Amino acid sequence: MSHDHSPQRAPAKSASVDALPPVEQHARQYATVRQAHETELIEDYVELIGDLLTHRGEARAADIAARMGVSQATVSKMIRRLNELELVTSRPYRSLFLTEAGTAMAARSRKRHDIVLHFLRALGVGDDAARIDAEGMEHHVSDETLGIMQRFMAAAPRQGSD
Amino acid sequence: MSHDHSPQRAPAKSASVDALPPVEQHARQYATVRQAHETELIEDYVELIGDLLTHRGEARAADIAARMGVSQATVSKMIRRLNELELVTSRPYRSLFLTEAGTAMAARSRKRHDIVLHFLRALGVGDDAARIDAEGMEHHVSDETLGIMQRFMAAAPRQGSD
DNA sequence: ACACAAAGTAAGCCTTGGCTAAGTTTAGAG
DNA sequence: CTCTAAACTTAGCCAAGGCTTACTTTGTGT
Repeated sequence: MSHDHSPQRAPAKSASVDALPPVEQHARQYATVRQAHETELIEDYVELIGDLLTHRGEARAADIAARMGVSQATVSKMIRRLNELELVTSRPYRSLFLTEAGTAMAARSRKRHDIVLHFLRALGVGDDAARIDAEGMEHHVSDETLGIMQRFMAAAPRQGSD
Repeated sequence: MSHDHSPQRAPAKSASVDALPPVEQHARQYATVRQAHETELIEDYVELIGDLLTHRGEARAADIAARMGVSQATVSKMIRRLNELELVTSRPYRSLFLTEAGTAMAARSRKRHDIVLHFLRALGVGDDAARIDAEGMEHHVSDETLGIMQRFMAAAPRQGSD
């Protein structure tokens, strides 16, 4: 807001950001980001597990490790956490399954991810960059923005689906 | 990646997301995100310090703590890190200054941040959401996407502002 | 001039999410 | 049936980024 049309404005280029936000608002912004960080990794794991179940029929720790690019030990530890959070069920040395909560989280993440990825591609971003950006961005996009992205794609004519 | 002629392909509806990416590519995506995470906080601090210097004339730990929404002790520890990274210079109990490298990083971050924020607003995202989303997204947007956002804004008529 | 509040620092604790190294279980080849 | 490789787990290490509590420094008000 406050887009003012004064004839001569100092640096003129970027009107909206040249003042610092009020302290509490600023702090809330960072707090929101910090909070997102805490759930990010969890969501990534759950989403990946869901994808593996869908596309491979099972989710094994070795696959997760390979796809996440981390050691099996790291995955093993993470699975324990996911278990405690009741997002997956697992028996030792067996592949995993998502709980109901896990399934819901996977679906939610998958959807956000897809919207962001498709949006970037609709915008004209190349495949590689779009994938990487989507992976990083998906946890930081509000529902409001997500909705706008969807509307944008509905309106957008092109982006040729290859 | 535009077209894949492998013999068996899942239903071609929304072609881009229904198959898992190759393992190495997938791993690289996550690695990129992990990497971004490591620098994110650093960039946020440096950007904020730059903003405080610009808008307040000085950057004191107490202000940083208030704006980041963390304790002074946390800021103090962080400043030590920034010092080690030669991004800021500081004398005990005095306010800080950015080194050349710090100044450059602040400018880069500020610019990314502004582009993302303005882009979101141009898309029609409300101010509060746009600020929060921009704060989270800025570290995960590739140069390619950033360029496209700029072009988009140059082409787009201003949406809901004023 | 000095006391005292505000600002800053230091020490020590916790949790996360990586890692390696070493041990256990599973499953498949011979 | 046995042996071995791959899959998995466990233990223990590390760094980062929070926190609190306790201390020091700075600078201001009377």
